[in-house]
Amino acid sequence: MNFKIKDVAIRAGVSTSTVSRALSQPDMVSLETRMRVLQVVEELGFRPNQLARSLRQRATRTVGLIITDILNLFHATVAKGVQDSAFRHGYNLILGNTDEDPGREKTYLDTFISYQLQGLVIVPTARTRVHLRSIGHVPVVEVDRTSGYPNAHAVLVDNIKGTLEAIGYLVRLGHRRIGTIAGKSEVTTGAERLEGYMQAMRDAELAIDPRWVVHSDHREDGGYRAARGLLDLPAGLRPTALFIVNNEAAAGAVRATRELSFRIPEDISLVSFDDARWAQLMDPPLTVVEQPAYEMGLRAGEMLFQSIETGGESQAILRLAPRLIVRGSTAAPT
Amino acid sequence: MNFKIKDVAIRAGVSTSTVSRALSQPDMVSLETRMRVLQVVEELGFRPNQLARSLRQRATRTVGLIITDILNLFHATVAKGVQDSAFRHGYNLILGNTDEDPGREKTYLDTFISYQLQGLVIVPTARTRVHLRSIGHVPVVEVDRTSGYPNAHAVLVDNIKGTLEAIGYLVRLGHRRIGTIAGKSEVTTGAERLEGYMQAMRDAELAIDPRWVVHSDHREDGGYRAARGLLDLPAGLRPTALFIVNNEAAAGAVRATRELSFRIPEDISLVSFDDARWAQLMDPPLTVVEQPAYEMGLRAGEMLFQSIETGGESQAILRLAPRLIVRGSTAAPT
DNA sequence: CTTAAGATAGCAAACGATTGCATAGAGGTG
DNA sequence: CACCTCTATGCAATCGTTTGCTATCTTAAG
Repeated sequence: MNFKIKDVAIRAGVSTSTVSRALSQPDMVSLETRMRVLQVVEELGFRPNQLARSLRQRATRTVGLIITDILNLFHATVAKGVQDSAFRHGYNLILGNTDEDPGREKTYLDTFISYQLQGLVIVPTARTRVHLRSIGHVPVVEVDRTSGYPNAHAVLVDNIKGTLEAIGYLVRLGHRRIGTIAGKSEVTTGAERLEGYMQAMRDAELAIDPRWVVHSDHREDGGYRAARGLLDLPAGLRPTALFIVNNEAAAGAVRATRELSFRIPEDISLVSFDDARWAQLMDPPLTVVEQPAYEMGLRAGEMLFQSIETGGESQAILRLAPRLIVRGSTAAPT
Repeated sequence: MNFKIKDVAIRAGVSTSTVSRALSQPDMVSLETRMRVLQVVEELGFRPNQLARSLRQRATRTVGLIITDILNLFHATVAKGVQDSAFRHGYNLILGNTDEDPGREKTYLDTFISYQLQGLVIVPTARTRVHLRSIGHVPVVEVDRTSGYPNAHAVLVDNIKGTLEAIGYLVRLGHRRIGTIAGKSEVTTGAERLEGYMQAMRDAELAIDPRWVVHSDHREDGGYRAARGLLDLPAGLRPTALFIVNNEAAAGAVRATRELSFRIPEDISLVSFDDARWAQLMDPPLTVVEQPAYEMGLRAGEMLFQSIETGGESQAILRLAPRLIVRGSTAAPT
């Protein structure tokens, strides 16, 4: 039994306009009637229907969040950041999880806009750029990767810098044969981290054997297969250190390393992007390039709400610095 | 520039009713006009405003999900299950993350119902029972824990059975002094797992030293402090095995164990509820009682949508079986 | 040819709020 | 007392759909 504003109005002996104003524009109503209205509202447990409100006001106070993998701690942390930001600003959050499936992303986008959401935070997939073209004037903030959609704001990490630091560290330890489990080059993080690797090797004047660069996806299985391939190389050719594109692939690589009985770091040094609980608890703990995931989500939210409220115009791109955390999985080659 | 149904109607030379029917009740419209309408819809890129639809139809095709900790893999996995179920049924999902804060839970519930959502999946906190009283007739499915709210359906795990298995296994290994890092007794999982512990000890005719039962929360820090306390007991009194209420607390316990240089499993055996990536990758890998988290989320979703669509009546409670996964962190006491 | 039954399509009233405009009364001023 | 200004309220239109009812037209049956 849901009450409507009319029920309140009748019971308080006023018009619906007055009830509405008593609730959302208190100054326009005399103290006396306001009290009376509020009392009735209280008694009835009246809660205004936001659908009707939103329809009339053309504002839903709802934004969408589309991520690619909610089970990946990095993404979950981003989601938490966005969620906290939304909560603070009094916005609701509709969630979509795409599993990197462009079709699913498209479906989410379509339903989201038909629900009139006012903004969108998205971790793009390969086809996002095309999909976004049809969403109209809704503000968009991309996180982690960019789609190339011209109107989107973005919160990214300086992937090249992070990779340079990681590889630079390996070089300083004395590694010469450094391989990488690269990601998909269609996503910007994959491309940039690979570029960072190339650049770092060039800076260190180290040759790159093409067999050291294995493309995979950003999933555990991809990392596992790539690592198997790399570790199967003959001893004299095999890299002594591996730079891995993200935490999931790294988990796969660790699994492969264990299965083939390679010791970390004696037989092979490992560095990956993204920190994770398991990376800290595994033995030895993993050296990683940590991304400020929570802050990225939070900043993405702030950007979005600012953009919604000021009708923000110019495209803003924020690049945060990642941080190399040295742990036990890296050592000088033997 | 968003088009309305009227724009389509004019351009197709029909009434808005016809457009509406052409889109959602094709049989009621002649083939010819339907084609014409669809063509105009296509040309204009018209997308019906779901707000208006929902208002008129009194159905939003949106449900809410409230979880306590999105960073906890168990909850993230549940969320993914619910999300997949929602996607399949064509429902949207609004997300709330409470961090176990009842106030925040209350806020989410209030806004969710004012947005007229049609159902709710929730991992309850200590005050959920009270909060749910004011939500009216909206179907609710509780996951993982129960609040005691009489109308809620629930998808739970058989905590007692899981705990009995875990402790039984420890007993068979020869452990006599078994301690537990218990959770909060206000949440049913905490209470049930503690009860399972008590019962298992009784079954094995083992005495319980009150110092072996340490109450904490379900967070990493709580687990850490509890473990410190237990490991600080004098050698002859100290448990040789620990049963830990969940994965987060277990992570804390592992940290404490490492800091105090206890060897696992030689100095102390560890079993916890919940599997996790780190539990598999740590050294030695952790013996756990695995919960079918994804399935729980999925089933919760199915229950909810069934209940929404059939106007479900009777309260259903589903208890899934957990599974003991023996790994390296448990061994006979030395 | 008349009539009944279907098939299509339109009119206008919902859904439940907000809000521009009009009005009534209170209070102030000369 | 006449006039003006303000404040507090109500009326009714509006947001963009859906849908019950009605009207028209076609077709088939008698």
